[in-house]
Amino acid sequence: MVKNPAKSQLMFDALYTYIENKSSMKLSDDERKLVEESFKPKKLRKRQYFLQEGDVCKYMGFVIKGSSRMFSVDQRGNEHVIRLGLENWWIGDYESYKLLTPARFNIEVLEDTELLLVTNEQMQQLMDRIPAVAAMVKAMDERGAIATQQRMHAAISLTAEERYENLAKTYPMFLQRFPQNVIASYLGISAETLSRIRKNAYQK
Amino acid sequence: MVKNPAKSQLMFDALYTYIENKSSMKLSDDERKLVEESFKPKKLRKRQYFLQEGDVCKYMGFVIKGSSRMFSVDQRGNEHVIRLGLENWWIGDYESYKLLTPARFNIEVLEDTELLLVTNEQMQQLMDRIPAVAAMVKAMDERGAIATQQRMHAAISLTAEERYENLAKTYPMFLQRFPQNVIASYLGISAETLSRIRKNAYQK
DNA sequence: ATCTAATCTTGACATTTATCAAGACTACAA
DNA sequence: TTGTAGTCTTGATAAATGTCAAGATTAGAT
Repeated sequence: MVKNPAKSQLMFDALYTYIENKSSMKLSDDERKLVEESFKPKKLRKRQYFLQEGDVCKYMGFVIKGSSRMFSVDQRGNEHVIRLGLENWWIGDYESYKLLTPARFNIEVLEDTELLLVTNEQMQQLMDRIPAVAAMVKAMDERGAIATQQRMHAAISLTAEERYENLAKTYPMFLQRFPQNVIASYLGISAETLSRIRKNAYQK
Repeated sequence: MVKNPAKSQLMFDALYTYIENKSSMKLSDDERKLVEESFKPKKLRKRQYFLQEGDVCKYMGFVIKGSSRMFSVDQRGNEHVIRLGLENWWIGDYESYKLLTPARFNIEVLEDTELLLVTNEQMQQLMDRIPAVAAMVKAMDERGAIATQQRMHAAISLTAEERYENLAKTYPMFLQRFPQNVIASYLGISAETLSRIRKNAYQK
């Protein structure tokens, strides 16, 4: 199934490194093998969808390369970006993945993207069998909880301009990698308002 | 130290029930004893602070009885409610608790409140020794991640009126237990705007 | 029961942000 | 290189929400 074993190996190396870093533990060769057997490589071309609203999100994807946005579409047809994804991040609708409910969100990749996919059951097995994976998931959950609390705080407490400055400080790479209309949606403002905020900031 | 053993026992019963429900596991008598030795009962009177900005949040508190709000104060002196707490919820600044950094938030109880306190280290030990506690924490983390994603979505995607209706559906008890100015702050709007939204909704 | 402080409502007005429309700029495919 | 679609900027205007101030209502304390 894997067309290019050499390249695929590089993809897994990125995942091993990630697990070892997040867990502060080493993976044995056997454990690496287990991981490799559980994750499925997947490529998506620019503009393709990783997930469509209404489908069940069967997989979480570990991003080897590429960028993506998770968004909802409201009644008026406006899109709202909930999350952005880059290399070494996970993408997926967590609620749908965990509960196997229809996803509320769409996930579209914005550049050609390489992923490693894993189901919830596979992940549970890996956590049971590999301490480093269990530790990684725990560390991720903690970081995730902290990050969302911070973002919640920003969303409620800050003005649009402050939210932009906050983003520029916290995730400067976002401004490099994502077009402005996507950033605007992530901040919960219109593209025009962001354009004006940037103009103001520049003049200061 | 405990002034009223009989009453204190009732407090722990609430916690045991909570752990058993969340984990879908039973606690043995020995395990209950371990839990009881780790948690410290605490009472706060209306308006007292559980945590003040700048202090380290040494404890997470499991709420037996009472209500609380976690909020930040911005440069202009405006308060922003990040989280609300009721019976059978946990309160605390998770970031400060985990990383032992100064808290960004204040937590004030709005009614006379009874809590059970636990430090991060104690919690880690309990998780290591009691499978039900480990399972409870995992279940809580998952629920928490899902709930925050939903709230994030609401904050970014919905209008003020839609956010209020969403809250009324999701947490109707909030509207019973918290004054409107607190609810308004939780929704990220002014008390006046919430008052007008309610007037509108009533007229429909 | 009365007083006081807190909460809630309402109106007038200010500010922020969205919306719509047009044109400028950019990137990429043919 | 040119054309085309996507992106970004700018202006005019509309809509949503905030701010301030005053009065009404409610809850608690004495």
